[in-house]
Amino acid sequence: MYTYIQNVHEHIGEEITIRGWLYNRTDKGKLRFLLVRDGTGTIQAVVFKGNVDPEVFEAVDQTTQESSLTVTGTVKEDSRAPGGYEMDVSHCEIGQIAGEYPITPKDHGTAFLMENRHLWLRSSRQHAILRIRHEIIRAVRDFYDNNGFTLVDTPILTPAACEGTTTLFEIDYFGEKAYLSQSGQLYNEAACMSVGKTYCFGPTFRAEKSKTRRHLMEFSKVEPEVAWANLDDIMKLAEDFVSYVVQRVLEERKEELERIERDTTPLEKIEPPFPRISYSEAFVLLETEGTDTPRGSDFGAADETILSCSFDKPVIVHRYPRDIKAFYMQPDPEDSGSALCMDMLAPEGYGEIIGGSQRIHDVDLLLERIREHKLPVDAFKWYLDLRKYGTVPHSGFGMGIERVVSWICSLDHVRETIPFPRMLYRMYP
RNA sequence: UCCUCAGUAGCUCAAUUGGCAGAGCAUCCGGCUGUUAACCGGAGGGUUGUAGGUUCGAGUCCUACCUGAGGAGCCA
Repeated sequence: MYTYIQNVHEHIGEEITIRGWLYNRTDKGKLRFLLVRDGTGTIQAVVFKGNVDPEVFEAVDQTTQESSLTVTGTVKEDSRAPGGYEMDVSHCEIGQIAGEYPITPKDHGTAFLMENRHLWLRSSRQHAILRIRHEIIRAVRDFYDNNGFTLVDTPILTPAACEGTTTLFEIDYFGEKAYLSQSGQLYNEAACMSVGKTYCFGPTFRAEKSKTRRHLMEFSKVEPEVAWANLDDIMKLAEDFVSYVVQRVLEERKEELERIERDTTPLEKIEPPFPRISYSEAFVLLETEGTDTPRGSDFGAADETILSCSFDKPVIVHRYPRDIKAFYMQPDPEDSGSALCMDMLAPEGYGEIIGGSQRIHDVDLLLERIREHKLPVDAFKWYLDLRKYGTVPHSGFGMGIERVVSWICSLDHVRETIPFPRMLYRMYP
């Protein structure tokens, strides 16, 4: 019988056996302090020379960082042990003595850690981030599953661009050009006409040569799409959704947030309603801060940071100029120069996490926009069909998981939010 | 794609004006019964990113290239 480290507190006074890896070891005379991790936690195992067979003590002496081992001993509470519990070791079996491990408990540079990402994942901080990421993904699924949404998967291999603007990864599809999906939205629109409320959740690809703390070539996106919903409806959905996700992480991953030293007080404020400002109102604010960005163009990175830091909750910016937005966005009936769209900017300077809109439901207007953007009408035949057969207003948005993880964990860079980041100039490991 | 900065031991970094290539950690050996990134003593470990140039002499100055980091634009 083996015990997981997370359960040792249920076995005080009992002899248990754990299996894991040596995280760190310190020696003191006839004592060996083994810090052992097993994926569920870490515990200090104390080996006293007089308590074990001489050959066992000698074997323990040979262990290096990340050596695999099976440790048997009695659990006791001890204030001197990290975590409050430790094991008095009676026996220890070595699985493998690890070779010289590259990642030591000392400082390392970013390039070195990325080169060793497959090993870096074992570090306490990276382990905590992986667990928080998982909780965020679980919360995302639970939110939609519990609110009447049907998961409808959208394809990763696609024949055409969803938004003509961004760069796509092109691949050979039996002699035809295909692209890795940059959004499931168009397919979501088809799905929501079947199930009413749908969402897709999966990897998304962008071949943009972006080299910033907020960009990856491959990232996870969750995209809900709701039939009959207007812009206001999805702004409400977005704030309920983001609040739910944040509160779930606060409840379920307290220990991990503590381990990465995340100050949770800003997160505790994340509940509806969120501030909502129009693009024009946002510009009034930016101009008082002295922005150089001309009205009518999209916000620059500095502008986004200003807006993001101006509120202690995520801020929703809506009704951007039509010209800088995608072809499928419904024009504002009160101002045809604006689109019924919205972006949500996370606080603390993290910036855009959500982008969404009400979609054009009139077939003639949509056709006009496709032509205006010089997109191939043939490729959008099926998309136009959605407006021919019982069209209804509908809206949706997309949320980038990595940016949310980055914000909730208060990270410097999205590369730590995903196990194996695909970045400009780095696809190893 | 553009701008800025950086490449010295396995890792993190020193090296004065251009003048003997150095430390901590890691590794190996020895010591210690309460360590928390332990400590103490000892040892091994180098084509200073690559190619060329200036100089009596280059880690240091110049040129090109390579690699990486930070940022911009674009976006989630």
